[in-house]
Amino acid sequence: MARASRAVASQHKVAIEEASAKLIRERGPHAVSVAEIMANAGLTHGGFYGHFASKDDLVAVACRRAFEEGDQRWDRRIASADGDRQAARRALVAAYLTPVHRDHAAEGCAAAALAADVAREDADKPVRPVYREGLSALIDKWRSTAPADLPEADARQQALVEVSAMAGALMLARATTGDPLSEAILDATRAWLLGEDVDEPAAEPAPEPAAG
Amino acid sequence: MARASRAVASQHKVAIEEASAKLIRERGPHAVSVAEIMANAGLTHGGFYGHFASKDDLVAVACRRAFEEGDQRWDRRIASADGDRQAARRALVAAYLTPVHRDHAAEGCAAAALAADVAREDADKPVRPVYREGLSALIDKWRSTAPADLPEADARQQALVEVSAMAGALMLARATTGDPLSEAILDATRAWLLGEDVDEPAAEPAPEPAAG
DNA sequence: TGTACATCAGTGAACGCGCGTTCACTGATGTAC
DNA sequence: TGTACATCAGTGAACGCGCGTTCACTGATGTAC
Repeated sequence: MARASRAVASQHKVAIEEASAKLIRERGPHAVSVAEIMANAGLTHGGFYGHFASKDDLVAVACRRAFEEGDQRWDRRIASADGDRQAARRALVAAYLTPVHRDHAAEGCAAAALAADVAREDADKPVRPVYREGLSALIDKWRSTAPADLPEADARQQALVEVSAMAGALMLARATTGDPLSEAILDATRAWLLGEDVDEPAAEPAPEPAAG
Repeated sequence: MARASRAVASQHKVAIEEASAKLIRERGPHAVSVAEIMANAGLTHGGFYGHFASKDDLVAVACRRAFEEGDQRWDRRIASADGDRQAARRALVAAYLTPVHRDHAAEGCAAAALAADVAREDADKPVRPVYREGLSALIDKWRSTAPADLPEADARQQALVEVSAMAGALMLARATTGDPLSEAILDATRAWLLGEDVDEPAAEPAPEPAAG
């Protein structure tokens, strides 16, 4: 493959972004090499710099893509609830706080998967503003599922706490996978968000296999 | 320094553990080299393997030490409350959910600092059980500050949710440092835990400079 | 539509670098007498 | 307590390896006529 057409080259760029959006969520930006990302996109590593200025540049683009994937998944779940905000919240939480989501970070929530990596990046790295915008949009979307009669300020505070609890529970559950504590964290946080007792079964399975 | 006495060698081992307990919380185990840890302990890198079998081995020991540091800090704050559980909770939260703690991960909560790193370690790495035990002890300690009349099962569920929210808020705040969203996350979660309005000033400053 | 040629997407070897780990060596420490 | 010597904590060079990035090259694509 000496030269690809512009259309094909553009597909290649998308494939690189998609591969890295998955890989960096699963293993972290620094544990994934440019060569590995390119191989996952079906290419060799040398062509990378024809598409991106640097690895840092790609990481920022991949982070944006990861947030957008999650945003669209949430949109679909909310749309399925057909205007019922409580049902939308139940569907989102049921998908978010599960072992499936815990075990598949590559397809999961970018805010939880990348928080520690972004926190350790220098302030001038391009991924930082991308993460901030993605998290901000996620919080706004979650807030939109709060009861309509809740005062705006209260809804905002509540959304910040609930998103912290959801992402925190997922991250702690991931760090304790294999121990009953992991499921206990997910179950307790889900029950709290939905106002259930912990012993009750979870809501109906999510319509999509990938969680988050 | 060709050979140190046994007493000095033992001090060196402690220095290596202390340096790594700080460095891995701040930057993550994989972003800190053995040479850097040894330099921080005042030694050269070659002597490392006289003290530890491998870097993975040290990371596990350093994780345990990081959790123990936090546990002792919590014990001191709880003791200062002199039996008043609500006052103990207020002191712990006031120290945990602050920009100071957010900006000094090296001296902060191990559960929040290392969650993502531990989550990505293989199941057979020695750091995993150490993290699980540390987090479990932290949750139990937090539970011990719940109102005495709360049923045991409720207190357990509540502790899981509250620790998830605290650690989650800290991690999300770290990823958004430099943006007002970061402080908003800390403030909202602190207000929720303490039953305050967000606009109220935080509780009195913590007696110790290092947070968590 | 055909032809001639410039463009450039992708390849794979190579770069300098830092990593975890090993090892021959040094010389003060610890011990046997 | 003194002496002789074995031990071993720490040093620093070296190992193989994988990293991000560069670059000369290839040959199909895109374009000018």
